[in-house]
Amino acid sequence: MTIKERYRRAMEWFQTAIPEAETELHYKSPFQLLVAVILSAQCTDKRVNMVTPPLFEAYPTAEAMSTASLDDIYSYIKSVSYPNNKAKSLLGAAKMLVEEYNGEVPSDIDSLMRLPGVGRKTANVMLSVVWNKAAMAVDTHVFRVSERIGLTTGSKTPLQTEKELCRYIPEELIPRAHHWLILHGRYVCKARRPDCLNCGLTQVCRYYMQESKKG
DNA sequence: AACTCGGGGCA
DNA sequence: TGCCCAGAGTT
Repeated sequence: MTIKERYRRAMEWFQTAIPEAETELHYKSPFQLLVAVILSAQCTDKRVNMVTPPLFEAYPTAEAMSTASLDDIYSYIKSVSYPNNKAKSLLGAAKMLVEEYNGEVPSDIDSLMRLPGVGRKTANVMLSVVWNKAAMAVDTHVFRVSERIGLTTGSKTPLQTEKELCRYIPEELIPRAHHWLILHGRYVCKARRPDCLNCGLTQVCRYYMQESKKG
């Protein structure tokens, strides 16, 4: 099966199979999404969802957060923060937003990646979710699913995966494909014990083929 | 590009 | 208990 055929089948699935589920789309502002995504790194969504309501009540905007003290921010996110780093990232990002971007979240990748706590993945999430741009944020879900169903072939780094996916997926479908890959990876094509019975892509899936052989 | 970081989830 | 995780930051 050619790579284009694999993509064609995946695209068909993308159109029909978005599951009903909580997504990053449930955010009140770009700033609050940014904070949530920064906190999400190395941490489960559940725990992030525990701390964000009180955090956003205290600091609903970049401006509000930028004037807070490190300790105050830290007190809100203790349970999802490693010693010292995330409160610093949040405060630093809030300050940079206020000082350099008029309190708004910028919409280009270079500006986003200058923010503390924001790497390539987080920056691409913002571009994709907030501005619907043709950005592919490669996290482990996207990486794993793409490898299994053959959209990538042995990509070694997230950046290589990102480039390969963007090469074959039509620009206007990239935000949807991104959304789909993440949800599919989270709820169906899980790292351990994936729900292959609920997946429409078993015909193109290397993982499924392997498991089938095992019996 | 490879390494570090470090609490949580899971076997 | 020990292994792996998921990203950002560092070298």
